[in-house]
Amino acid sequence: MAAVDRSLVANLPMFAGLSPAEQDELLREARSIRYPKDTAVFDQGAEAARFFLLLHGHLRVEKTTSQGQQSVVRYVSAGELFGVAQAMNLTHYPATAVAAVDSIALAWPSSSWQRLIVKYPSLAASALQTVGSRLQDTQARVMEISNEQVEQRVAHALLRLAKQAGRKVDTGVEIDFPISRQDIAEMTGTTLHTVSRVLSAWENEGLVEGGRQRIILRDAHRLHALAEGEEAIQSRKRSS
Amino acid sequence: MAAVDRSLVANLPMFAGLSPAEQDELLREARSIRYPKDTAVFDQGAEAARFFLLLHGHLRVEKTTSQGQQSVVRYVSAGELFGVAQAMNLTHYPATAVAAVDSIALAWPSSSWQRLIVKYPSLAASALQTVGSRLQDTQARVMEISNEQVEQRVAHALLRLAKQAGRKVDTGVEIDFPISRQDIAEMTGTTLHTVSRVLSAWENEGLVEGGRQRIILRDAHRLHALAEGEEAIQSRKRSS
DNA sequence: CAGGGAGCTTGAGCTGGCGCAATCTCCGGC
DNA sequence: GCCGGAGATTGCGCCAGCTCAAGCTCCCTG
Repeated sequence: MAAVDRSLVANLPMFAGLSPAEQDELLREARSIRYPKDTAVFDQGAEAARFFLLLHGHLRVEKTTSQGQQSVVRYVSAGELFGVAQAMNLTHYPATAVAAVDSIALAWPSSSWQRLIVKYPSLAASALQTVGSRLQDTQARVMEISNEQVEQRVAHALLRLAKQAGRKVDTGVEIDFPISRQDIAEMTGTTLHTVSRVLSAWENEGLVEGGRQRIILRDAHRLHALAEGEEAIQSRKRSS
Repeated sequence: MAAVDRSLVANLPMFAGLSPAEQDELLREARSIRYPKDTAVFDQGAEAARFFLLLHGHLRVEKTTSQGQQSVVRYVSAGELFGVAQAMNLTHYPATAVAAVDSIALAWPSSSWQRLIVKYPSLAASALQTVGSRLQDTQARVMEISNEQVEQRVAHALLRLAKQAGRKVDTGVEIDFPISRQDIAEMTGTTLHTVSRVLSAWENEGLVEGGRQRIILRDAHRLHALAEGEEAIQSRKRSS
């Protein structure tokens, strides 16, 4: 239960409205926990005993249906609140969160939630915004999956990932954590095979550059055009 | 600006934690507005000037992409909070809300939101829960659209509608507002044509009973089986 | 440094459901 | 009571993307 230094979190929106003393007090109630790559922070269906703030790393949040089909709901990056099931009156986590890389999170007991939001109203506001923007994202995904072709959806997904967790490298922007074709398929509602084909094609055109669980966007601009449906698609069709 | 009687709203969860005097005060700040069928309560992209509580009727919430594709995001029933864009820090409404039948809503100015949640914390909790359960629903929809066949998705959609706005009639449960095949298509990420075919087939099997903008579920149990993928599908295939 | 396995690629064939188009039916307005 | 139009139905052809299947490559482990 390492003590957490205020400087790690002071400039997160969640802590913005609070005095240093208040920040310290909030942090005193939290535990800092390390999650090695591929370990679960919590499991779908488990009792929602805690809520979290990711300090470092990246998590993959996935959901499995009763029939066993899995989808990647989203990725969590450092600074984000997550596992706030309790705030929405859920007693159990609706999804599983797995560390995509070695990660560190602050954990508060869910039972403190009620008390904390009364004492620190900015916490409620933060949660509302977190959940709100997550809702926006999810609705955007519904529209994408219903209305767009696979290529566009994959392009959108990559651009979103790059925005959220992109790291500049010499040939473009690399997604800053290991992500498999399977993961992308589960984000876009398609299959591993189709994603692989799409990325191969893009690689030939110099749009992206890939590898085992690695993706680098080389031409975000053209990808964006693709995502919006401005069919630069023709070129490839002819070249085949 | 009709005065609103407390009795209309007193047993909604949103008002549950408040004293009658507080309820009255909250209501004093609201206007009650009538929306005839097919009129918009607010439009996607418009400035989020107010937030609402639906007192009576049903609204269809729809979203249009920049490319002009439309989806039905959800239906709002009486008692629900909606248009709380401001609470999630959006300055503009992300979707359009249209009265599916003649409806009545309470409207508060968005500018009051901050003040009101400080004064009535249960309002924030309510909003958080509203948004939270909406997020759950939307995520469930993503999983359905990605993993299920059209038939299952339509079955799920009908069952959800019936649960939310079902009215018992002698032959089964009728959805309590006009809803077209097109609307269902836009909820399930498919086309008018496919929905029509599915419903026709089901009608022949006695599962549902339809009409112009009307749907009655005659056999919710078998529909549920269908939705869960327990293929009673075979029977129809053979009989064709 | 060899062996195994996870992740990826690629081919071939099939099909669910979409696009298009024609027709029908019912409701509301005049 | 008739007409117009929105909503619904249905047939047909097609293709994007899925399924099934095989093989490859790189990384990690021992």
